[in-house]
Amino acid sequence: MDAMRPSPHLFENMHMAAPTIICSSTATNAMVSFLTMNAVTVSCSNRLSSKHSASKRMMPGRSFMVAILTFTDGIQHCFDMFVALLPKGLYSPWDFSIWMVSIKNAVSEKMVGKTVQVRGWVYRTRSSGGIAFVVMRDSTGIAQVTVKKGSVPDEDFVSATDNGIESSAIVEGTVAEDKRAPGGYEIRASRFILVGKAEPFPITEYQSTELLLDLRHLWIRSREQTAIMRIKDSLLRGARNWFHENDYTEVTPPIITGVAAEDSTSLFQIKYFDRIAFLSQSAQFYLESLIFSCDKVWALTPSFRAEKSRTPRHLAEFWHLEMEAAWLTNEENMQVQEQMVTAMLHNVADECPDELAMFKRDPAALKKIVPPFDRMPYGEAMQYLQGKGFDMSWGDDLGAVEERELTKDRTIPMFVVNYPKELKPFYMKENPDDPRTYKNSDLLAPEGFGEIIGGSERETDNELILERLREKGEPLENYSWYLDLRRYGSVPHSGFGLGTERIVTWICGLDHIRDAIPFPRTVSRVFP
RNA sequence: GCCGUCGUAGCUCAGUCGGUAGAGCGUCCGCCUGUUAAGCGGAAGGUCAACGGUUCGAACCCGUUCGACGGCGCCA
Repeated sequence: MDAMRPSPHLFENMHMAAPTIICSSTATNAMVSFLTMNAVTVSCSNRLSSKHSASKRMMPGRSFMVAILTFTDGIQHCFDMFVALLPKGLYSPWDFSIWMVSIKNAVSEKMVGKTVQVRGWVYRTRSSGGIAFVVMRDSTGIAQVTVKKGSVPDEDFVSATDNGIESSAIVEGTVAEDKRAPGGYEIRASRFILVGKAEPFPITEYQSTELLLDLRHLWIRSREQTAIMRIKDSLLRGARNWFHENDYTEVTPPIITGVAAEDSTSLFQIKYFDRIAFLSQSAQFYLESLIFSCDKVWALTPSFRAEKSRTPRHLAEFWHLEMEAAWLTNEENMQVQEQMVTAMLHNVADECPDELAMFKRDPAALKKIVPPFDRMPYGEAMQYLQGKGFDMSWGDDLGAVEERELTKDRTIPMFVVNYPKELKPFYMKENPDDPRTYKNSDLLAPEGFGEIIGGSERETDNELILERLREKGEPLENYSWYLDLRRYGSVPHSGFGLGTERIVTWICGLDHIRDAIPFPRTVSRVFP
């Protein structure tokens, strides 16, 4: 059984207590219970190690990838029991005689000369009679696996040469430094076990937008799409952490609703039992209700817009990050926005330098984005654009072209504040310094990108709200509960909504917002 | 809602003046023990988006429909 015991010096630079057992598996409830009962500490050895505490990821039923299990005592006994708990049929005894590592960890200096096992998918295959070069990928990276005839069982050599792109496989081999290998390291295989042989993969090196959208469920395996998802994950964690640290309560507003938050935007209608309801286009009204108990709230929910938009900035379904707080002025609202956005950007700069590099985005440059952001009144923006030759006057909206002009030479986001009332929805608070305008702001991302946040102080005077609703011909009964909020202990309050996919699109420099979400919903796309 | 572009092999595309279908990649078969989007030899693979019209003859010209993509507006 000594062969099954990992050599203790392998992870010596990872500050792990010896003895350790390394395995890769999917955690089952039984396994997690076992680990807990035996006071086993668990750490992840892949890229998650520095960013996530293993305890958070080891909740019952959650999966984990590569774990280092440090048993407090009785290692062999624990190991045997642990193996007995593993899902049947997935593991053969030799699975545990070598080091199961992520591909990124496998092809590295510290593993040279070590025998490793990696699991992943075939990225590319080249074979030449007696030798095959199989580039494998997993969630952490890619590595060339060299498979020589005679160095592996015959059936393994067949597997290495006769598979398709995206076949899944388990590879065992020795890590070697080799200048001829992409990246400088390769795995010289002693086993190559095909787990799931892939049919000819429909995505080849020539790809059209249309094909990639039709095969979205397969295209999201690409390295670029994977990096985008990681960046989105990191940006959202940055926001969530910021809200938590600043005493905001995360709340869960409804998705099905009976009222339009912004009259101008069309809603998706759904059949709701024996009547009609709508998919929410904003949680704002519900968040406004919740500030009376929670004071400062935020939510991340899908929002739906039935506009037949055909632009690189719009989705029919997007993830809306919204915040609302009592006693908050619009100036304070903007301070929240610039601090939260900064937290998002700094978090992704810390967590995702490799992913950002794929999009030529410099983490150090993101770190230079700090509050305060410029605040430019609408009137001033108008004058600036007129000076640039734009033929427009007071009351004209800032469209994509105008926002591009305002931000193209900037590296830090900017606010445009106090828009004319006719351009914005009824619930905003009148600006006492210029009653033609509201106390509102749009946050424009730099580099010509444009709007990522819209926010405002909210109107608290029901008479003014009713007047505006009547002007727009809105059925007042839809707003009865919203008006109630002003009847029982109304307070000044403000909030905003951020388009999650918009900030991802900006940070990654994407051509189109649909790549900022795994399964984009647009006017022409609901499949896959 | 408005403006524009495009539908030819599994994929990316070419197809001249209207004369009956081409390439590369992929796939399949064979060769090759250091490939880097490997290479070499061979093979299979098409209702030219659909429908209608003009013509002796249509992938090509005309019309309609469908689908997709690009831009504007709406917004986040």
